[in-house]
Amino acid sequence: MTNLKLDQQLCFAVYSAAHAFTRFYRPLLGALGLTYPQYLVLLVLWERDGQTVSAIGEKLLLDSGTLTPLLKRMEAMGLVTRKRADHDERQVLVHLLPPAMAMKSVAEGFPQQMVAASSCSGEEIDILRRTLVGLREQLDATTAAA
Amino acid sequence: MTNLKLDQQLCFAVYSAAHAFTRFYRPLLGALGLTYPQYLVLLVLWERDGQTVSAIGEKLLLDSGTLTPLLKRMEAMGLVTRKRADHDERQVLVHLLPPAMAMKSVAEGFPQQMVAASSCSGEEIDILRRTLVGLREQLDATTAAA
DNA sequence: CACAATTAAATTGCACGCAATCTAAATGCA
DNA sequence: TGCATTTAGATTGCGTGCAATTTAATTGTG
Repeated sequence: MTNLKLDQQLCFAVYSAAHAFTRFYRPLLGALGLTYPQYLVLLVLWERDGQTVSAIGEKLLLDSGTLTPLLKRMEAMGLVTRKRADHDERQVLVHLLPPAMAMKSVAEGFPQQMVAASSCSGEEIDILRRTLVGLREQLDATTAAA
Repeated sequence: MTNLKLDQQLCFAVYSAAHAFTRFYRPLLGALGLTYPQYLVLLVLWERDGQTVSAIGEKLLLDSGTLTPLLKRMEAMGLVTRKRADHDERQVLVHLLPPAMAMKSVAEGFPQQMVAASSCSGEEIDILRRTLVGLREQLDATTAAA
């Protein structure tokens, strides 16, 4: 007797759903030359331009080991600038460049396309989203306590 | 007006929950010397030993580009064997070795620990799991159709 | 039977994630 | 002020994921 069947694992359901999202977004983002994590960075900067690497990392739950090379690639693509803050040279401020700002209007259509593909109502999606955020917080609280 | 706020994105809720799971499992699996994807391979093989690379890949939604090096690492660790099938030399059969079999009894405790950490009832978790599987199937159906 | 088409893995190349470590700047406290 | 501590990013190393290509074995068809 075991409770280890793959199909019964919530962790695998989340893991595979996350990959399904990146598969779904790949053609949409590929048209903009973006990867999914790069898109997440733009979501953060579209809300407020000119944030530090660590501020971006707190929102996305990513560290500098992931963000530094990712932001350098976005800089090389002409999407953002990276410059040291005047008042604190340890910090690096990330600002959007016009091409990245222009992408926002294209991205406006993505959520609606996701809803259509999901065959879920907006309410169902909202409940699911809240449930997942709560689960993540619970798991991280336990992980941090260990 | 925009619907692009990070906190409103279902995709990010799923993405970050998936990372929270790997963070949660890391100390548990680390004691066994396993990564999370390697653990998934064991879940598949514990259900049925001696599967091909593509059979494993179908269940986990991973391709040979991911699985071949992963399985080679597991082979190097003495967890599995990889040998060409007699009846079809294109296929590679993966079999568990005793150390990997012994890990199953340790892993039996993981789901319960996850439930405890999640602060969710078994029923809530089951509903969430089913919802995510359905979402994944809908997304993949749309992605494949494009 | 010959040979094109298909199939299963493996390989290559690139972009994450993240632990561990390093560097440089800012802070705090004697 | 002097110097240890802390903090922000960068770097290194390793293990995924996945697209694209390659290799080798099998299948299908004339």
